[in-house]
Amino acid sequence: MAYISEKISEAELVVMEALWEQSPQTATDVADRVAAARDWSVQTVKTLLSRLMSKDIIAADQDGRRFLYRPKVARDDYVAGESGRLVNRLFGGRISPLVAQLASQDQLTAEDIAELEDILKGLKS
Amino acid sequence: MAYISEKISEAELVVMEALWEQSPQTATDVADRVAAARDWSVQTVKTLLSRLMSKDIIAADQDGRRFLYRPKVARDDYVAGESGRLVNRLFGGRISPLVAQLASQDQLTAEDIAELEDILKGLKS
DNA sequence: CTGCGTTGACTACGCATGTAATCGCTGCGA
DNA sequence: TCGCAGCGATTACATGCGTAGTCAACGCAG
Repeated sequence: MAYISEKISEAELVVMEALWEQSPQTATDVADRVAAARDWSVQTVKTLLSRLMSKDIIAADQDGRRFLYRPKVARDDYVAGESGRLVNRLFGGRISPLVAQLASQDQLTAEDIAELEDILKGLKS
Repeated sequence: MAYISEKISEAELVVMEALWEQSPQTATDVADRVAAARDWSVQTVKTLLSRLMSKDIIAADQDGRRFLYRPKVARDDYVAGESGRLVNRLFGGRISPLVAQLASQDQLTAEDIAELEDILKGLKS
């Protein structure tokens, strides 16, 4: 299940978000979608796509004379990996200090708190 | 209070951990402490120290002919920044999906759950 | 007083990243 | 049929990072 072998860089991640949002897409489609977030040239996006290809994080199927790109890695898997990595790096693998941290910074809304309670309730059963 | 202006790289973070653990320390002290985690030469550690200096993340006080290094940024502040950044990048600023994510990966121990409940209880009052 | 070890400073160098221009191919419109 | 628009591939280049060697200064042992 979905190894994230190579590292996804910041810029590459923007491209991935576009692909996760919708796939498959042609390079130009991706570029258009990415343009909303970042003012990059089409070339830049294509380079990032080809780097993601060599890292084996996305795949492409030929469609006539162009390619349709699609993620090989699910967003959830990536996100899980990154979250786990952060929690390990900064909190010794424990998640409650993270929540405590965010709480002490007033980064938790009332809605967050309610949702967290729901999650916990679900976990205990 | 406590801006993290520049980015701390992976290798630099290892040095920071050593400094947060104990400070102030001389370059050699830091190198020794770091040796536990990474097999680096003293030179490497010194380079990282000097990069952290130029990034204004640590400071040094002269002590005879050597320097005593100390963090200028508290670990908590750094950790808060990174956590916030991750939550923003991957979860649109909402933290409950992060917890849900980790929960679904079975990364939450019973102890974590209990602690989270305590935190939430504290927040509601 | 002289040599040696320790210390910070400077230099190095290959790889990743961010950003993009250019090239060669090919199918479509005139 | 012929040129152009669009495609992927190749190449480029500045910056940052990981890792380390070397240098110049200085203080202590003999």
